[in-house]
Amino acid sequence: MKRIDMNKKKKRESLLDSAFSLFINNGFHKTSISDIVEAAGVAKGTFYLYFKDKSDIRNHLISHKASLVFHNAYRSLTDSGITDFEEQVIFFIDHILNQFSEDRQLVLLLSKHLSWGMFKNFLSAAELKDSENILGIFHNLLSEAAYTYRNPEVMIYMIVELVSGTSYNSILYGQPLPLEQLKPYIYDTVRNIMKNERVKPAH
Amino acid sequence: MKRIDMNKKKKRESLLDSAFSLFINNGFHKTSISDIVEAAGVAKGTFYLYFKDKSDIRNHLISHKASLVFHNAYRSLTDSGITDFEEQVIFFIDHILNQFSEDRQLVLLLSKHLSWGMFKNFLSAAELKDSENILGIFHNLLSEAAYTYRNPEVMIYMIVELVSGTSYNSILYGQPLPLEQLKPYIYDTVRNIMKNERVKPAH
Amino acid sequence: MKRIDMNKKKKRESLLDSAFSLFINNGFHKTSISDIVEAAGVAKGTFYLYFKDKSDIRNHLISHKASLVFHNAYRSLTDSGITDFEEQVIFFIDHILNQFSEDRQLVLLLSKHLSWGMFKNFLSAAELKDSENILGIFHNLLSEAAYTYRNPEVMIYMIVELVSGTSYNSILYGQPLPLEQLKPYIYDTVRNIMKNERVKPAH
Amino acid sequence: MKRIDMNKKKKRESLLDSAFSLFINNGFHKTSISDIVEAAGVAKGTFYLYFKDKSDIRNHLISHKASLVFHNAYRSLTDSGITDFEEQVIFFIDHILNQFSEDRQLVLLLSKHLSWGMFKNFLSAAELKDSENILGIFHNLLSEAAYTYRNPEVMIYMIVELVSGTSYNSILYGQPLPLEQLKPYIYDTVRNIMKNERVKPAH
DNA sequence: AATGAATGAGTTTTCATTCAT
DNA sequence: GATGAATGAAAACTCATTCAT
Repeated sequence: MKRIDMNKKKKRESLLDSAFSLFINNGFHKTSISDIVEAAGVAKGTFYLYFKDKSDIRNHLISHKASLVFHNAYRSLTDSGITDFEEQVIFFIDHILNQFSEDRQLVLLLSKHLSWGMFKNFLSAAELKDSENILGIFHNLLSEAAYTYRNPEVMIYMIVELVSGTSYNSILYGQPLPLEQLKPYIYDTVRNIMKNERVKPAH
Repeated sequence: MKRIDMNKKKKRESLLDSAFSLFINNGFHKTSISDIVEAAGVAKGTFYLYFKDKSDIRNHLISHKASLVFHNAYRSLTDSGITDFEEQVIFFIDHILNQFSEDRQLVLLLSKHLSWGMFKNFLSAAELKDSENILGIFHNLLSEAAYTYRNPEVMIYMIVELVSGTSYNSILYGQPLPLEQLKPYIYDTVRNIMKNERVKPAH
Repeated sequence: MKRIDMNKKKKRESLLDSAFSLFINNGFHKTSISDIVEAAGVAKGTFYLYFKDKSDIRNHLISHKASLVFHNAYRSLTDSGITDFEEQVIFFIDHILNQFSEDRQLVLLLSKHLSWGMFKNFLSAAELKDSENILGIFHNLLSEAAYTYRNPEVMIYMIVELVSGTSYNSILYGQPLPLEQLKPYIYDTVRNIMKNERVKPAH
Repeated sequence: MKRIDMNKKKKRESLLDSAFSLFINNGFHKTSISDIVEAAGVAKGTFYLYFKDKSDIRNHLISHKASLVFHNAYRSLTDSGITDFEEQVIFFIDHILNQFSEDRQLVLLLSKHLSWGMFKNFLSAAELKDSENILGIFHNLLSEAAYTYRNPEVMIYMIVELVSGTSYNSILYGQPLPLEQLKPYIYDTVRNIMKNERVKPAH
């Protein structure tokens, strides 16, 4: 990569880093583009060389950070050697929640976007390759599962909303319980949802 | 109530109505105080006689609208004569979801706020009397229940997050299923959560 | 008029005066709204209470200044007692050119707009009452004229374009002749145009 | 011409062509240098190798396009064999108006600049050789004319302003008459101006 | 209590111009 | 000659808030 391209990438990442930090600390709406460029140490016009507007840089941030989280979880899952589908789901969730609890800023950034709508519309298209696409992964795992399920899409929908909804307050405020104490309740419920949605053994 | 108080109340309600409609149609951040006062037909300064700022009027709106929803659900529940705790919970949820599906604007206003955090911090303090406080109601019902539960607060937390998370997309976009088709899945899961959290028969 | 309305009118006129002076001295495109409000001694937001944008204030200026010029010329014409149509036209033109040569700033403001298109589309609608509308005046005078003309609209069109085109350089730069020396040529030509377009005596 | 000069000329002309098209379609002030270089397919810095700024390229465009128009008209005039001065003037005007009515973009570009000031200050210096200089041509023709005229410079001034002023709206908007219908009025008037300015037969 | 004119800091966005490569 | 990333001044416009009436 040429020197100038290195520099370009550096500027872009400097903007992304600054925006991330400001969005987290002050909130999206209270962060101005002036704030971002000042923190990044670049001129105001430079922002517009890399991003269309404030929403654009947020979307890039979200898809970038989310893709990292899922990529990590998926790699660990592959390494883990777990073969049972339902245990794979639990492992995957656990890995993501652990990443979140170690980086609460991630939760703040992704919180309102980590919903089924994001998986469906956003992640599928954006920065993830097909094999890393969260729904694609899910369907791959599903095809190897020991059971078939009443409505897998609804099942994952309920799991996603339950997990993202319950983990948010727990990680950020320890309410109603700290994450480690809440996990057993969540995982019990997730297991129950899957068990309950089983139709019959596959094959 | 004196004539002047009537007038005062009228202005306040006009502001609330206008703000509601504008928040719903244009979004909170794209609605200015100028927009609100213009729609309400009052002068700009008048806004500040009744509300501190834009967030203040939103909070009043949310607590007001939410209190109506819960009040309706609770009254119907009382009228229903249902005595079994778990069926009371289902009835209560169903009543609220029906109100939401008949008034999608309510969902748009309350969506991001209809979470356990709202019940805990917001509703308990705001406009609801003690007997109408959602958590108070819940504990009253619970004390008459046939079972005791492992951790009732965590249980209601999971139910609230599951129901609010899953119903949002369903009501607004019919995704991944229209509400009426999604309900069986939700209620099954809610029943399972409660069943699974039972510790022993009370008494 | 109330004190507050006086004040409003004063602010508006202060903005118009400042804009006029800046447009003349620096040109429309090199004048910013910041310049205007600073010169007028009002806050930036105040500008937008009175005018939509920079073009808006320019249009108000043009129509205001033009209406003054025509109003003056028409009043003098009425006072003059001249009855012959062709002499009325000459008198009217002469009066306007005299106003311009005494206030070259007016020429700078109106120059590119003092065309037949302006009479047709702009002045007719804007600030002039019907009886002061330039085309209305023209047709009134025409109806009393001793002759009818081949195509009065084309005739006035040619006169307007000839007079406005030739007077501009003459007034501003004395080229190719100072106005007073150019006038005989212009008036000769205008008289010739009218004479040439005569069809027959009216009645 | 060397290959590199070809290339250089090509870039310059590409910039001129792009600027012409953008000025016509979007207007001078709404066209940015970025727009021009993008349309021309060259880098931003390249613009400044050929032109000083936006006004500079416009001036080059105007003088270039205008010189083409006059050159064409003059060549045709020479070919026509017309010897009478006043008919030469009419022929020359007619040829130019025909070019304009076949290329309305030319009118848009030249409109506000096709005035006597342009002939005097601009064209005489710029791209036209002496024998193609419009005023030079005029004086050459004049020296062969059958009459002398009161003030030939004022005469041409009036003709130029009359013709350019009246043709603009007619060509672009068909107002107050389409060009072909307006021409008789214009040419009548031009002939009258010349006839009226005759002093005596030459020689 | 009610008004609404006035404020001016703050925001987004554009764009001519430079200069290291 | 050619490039195009970077600049940052400057532009238009918004809007929550105040306060004299």
